[in-house]
Amino acid sequence: MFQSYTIKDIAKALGLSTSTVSRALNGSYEIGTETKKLVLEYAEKINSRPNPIALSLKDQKSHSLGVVVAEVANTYFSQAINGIESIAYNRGYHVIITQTHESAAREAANVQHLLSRHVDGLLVSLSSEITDLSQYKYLHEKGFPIVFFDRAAPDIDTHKVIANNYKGAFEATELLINTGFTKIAHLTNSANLLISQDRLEGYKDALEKNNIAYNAQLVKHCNHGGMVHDEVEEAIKELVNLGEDRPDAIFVASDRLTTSCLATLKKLKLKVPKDIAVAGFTNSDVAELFDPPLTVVRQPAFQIGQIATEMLIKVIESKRPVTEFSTETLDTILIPRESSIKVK
Amino acid sequence: MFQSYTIKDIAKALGLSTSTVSRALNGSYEIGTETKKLVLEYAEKINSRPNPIALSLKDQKSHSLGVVVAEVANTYFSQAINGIESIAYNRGYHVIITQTHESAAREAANVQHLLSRHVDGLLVSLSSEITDLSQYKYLHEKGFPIVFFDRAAPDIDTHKVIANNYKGAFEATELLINTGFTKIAHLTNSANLLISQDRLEGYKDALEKNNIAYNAQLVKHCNHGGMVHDEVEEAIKELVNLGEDRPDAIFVASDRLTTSCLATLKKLKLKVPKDIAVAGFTNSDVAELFDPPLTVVRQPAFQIGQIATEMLIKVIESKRPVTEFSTETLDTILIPRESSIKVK
DNA sequence: ATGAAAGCGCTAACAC
DNA sequence: GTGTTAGCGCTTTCAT
Repeated sequence: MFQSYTIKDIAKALGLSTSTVSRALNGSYEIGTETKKLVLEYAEKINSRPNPIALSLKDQKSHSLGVVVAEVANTYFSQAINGIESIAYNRGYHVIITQTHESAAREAANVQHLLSRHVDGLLVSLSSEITDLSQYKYLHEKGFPIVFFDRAAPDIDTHKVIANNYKGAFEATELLINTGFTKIAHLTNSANLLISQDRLEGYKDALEKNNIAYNAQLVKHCNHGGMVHDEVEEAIKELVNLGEDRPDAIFVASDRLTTSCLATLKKLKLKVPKDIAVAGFTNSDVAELFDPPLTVVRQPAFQIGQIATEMLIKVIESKRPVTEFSTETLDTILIPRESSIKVK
Repeated sequence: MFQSYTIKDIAKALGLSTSTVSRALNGSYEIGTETKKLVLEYAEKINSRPNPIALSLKDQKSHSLGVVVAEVANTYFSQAINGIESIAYNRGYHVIITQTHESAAREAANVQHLLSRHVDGLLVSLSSEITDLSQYKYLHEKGFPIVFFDRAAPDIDTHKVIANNYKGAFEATELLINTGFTKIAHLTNSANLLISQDRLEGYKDALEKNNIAYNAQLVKHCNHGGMVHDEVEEAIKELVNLGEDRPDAIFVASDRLTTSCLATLKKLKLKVPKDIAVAGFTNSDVAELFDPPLTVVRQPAFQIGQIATEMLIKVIESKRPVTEFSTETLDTILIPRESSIKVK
């Protein structure tokens, strides 16, 4: 069962040469029907499977995909990985997952590690800390297949799969405005990230459309995306101490940050939505159970993972070098709940 | 950078044979200091890395570990995977993750898939549906390295890493009893699973110790571990319709089931803990934010993943066949919160 | 229609 | 101390 047979075994058993067996197994037309049937049946009987390692060595493809994410234990990424696995598995690829924990140094090391493992391509969601994209640029220029998902590199022209962050942010902000909030803070991830920039734009434009002046004091960046608790607490304290500019609502723009924000508000004994309303990006599937139930912007993480993987495999298996790249943008889902209602 | 050099390239460049280069790279003592230095420096300069695929083919080790879990997008498993990755990465192994979605058929297919990929060993957490363990038995008897974590196979004598489920359940149940609840229901996963049996035992013994009669009507099994919502709703409806036996508290014994249970209670407009108190196993890191904050039994998932991986690699790398196996049991952490307080 | 042999990158037994 | 060679499992020219 686990000690698999080789074509040599089959050849010997059947009195054939290994090449004949190989060809028969691969359905080559130049093998006699008799022989082919014989080989196929015997192979089936002993349940032989080609050794993927030998195949890899032969055709210089590892049939593995490298994945770079911030954290596996994050609702968004675990769902995306689920999508990645589902496609990869069916296409005969396996997936090597690495975590950056939002560190640029680890990210660089992970990419190196994946390359040394001879992955056929890379699925990357940038760490919040990264600024130097030369590693990716170099690889991409050399024709190495890379697909970015979620957190994409702005100035590398390759395939990308992202949520419509601008729209998601716009809608969430406008929901808060339409509910009657006027001083809306924006708590977001590192400004390095394109997703942060897009979400900030959506936020700004929603304000502008509704004739609310943009106030830079109300925008706070947490460069560790909610992983460092003090950073979040600091930001929120600054916000609530703004005196007459004190926000009546917060729009949070990152998964982990959203839950960290809630935890911090709770710690500071600020009631949501009475003292301050909250709406935020998160893919948590228990947001409904929160106190209060949380208004969320949800990303189609599973599909994003699937599409990114399909794109990557397509590039990998392309006969000729790929030079045309596209960006798939998927809509987010806004789910209004009590955390963003107006309490009189 | 990604187009790596081979020892042949080095040999040619330096006017040496491939074997000399190979030996130099591996620090063989029978190579002249001069030559060794020369090779090492050159290899460093061109940043050459041994091709892991060729190594795998050579010594019949893939340096990959197969993982079988129910779902990646589950707080417990994503944390465990995090632990698995952290060890595997440092030990030069990579990890292939497969998901059963609690299906026995998928589980069997996944194991086959992993074997055909020539993984060096298996890290398995059984699906709730599985009953036939012959596949694992066969492999284990053949000497194939398998370590079970969390959901272990009762009658296979191999390494296992589990939480102290009995104690965790006992403590949670006793917490409810000490708080003043007397009719405590138990909502649990498939009875197939050893973890379910252990948790049931802990529950029963806590009742017994406190002179509360065991009532079988109060125990409900959800065979899909909370993945199938109707199953949970059905069970809860039956519980609350028990008339005078209607429970005043529920102890839930599975991660997904705990959150499903809360969602169902909410849907049925039952207030926690007023109408019914709740305590449950879960590794969610946002249980504190729930309405009400949830009393949980938390498992050291990260460490469980780490220990299981260390054990597995040890077996894989053992010179002689391993015949002595151990079971590591880690304590759970009980975190009392408002969902289990008594409201008058 | 089938077989012999080379080669993918690496290691190790065997020369010298 | 260093080179030659075979072999891990497979595919693929090149013969026949």
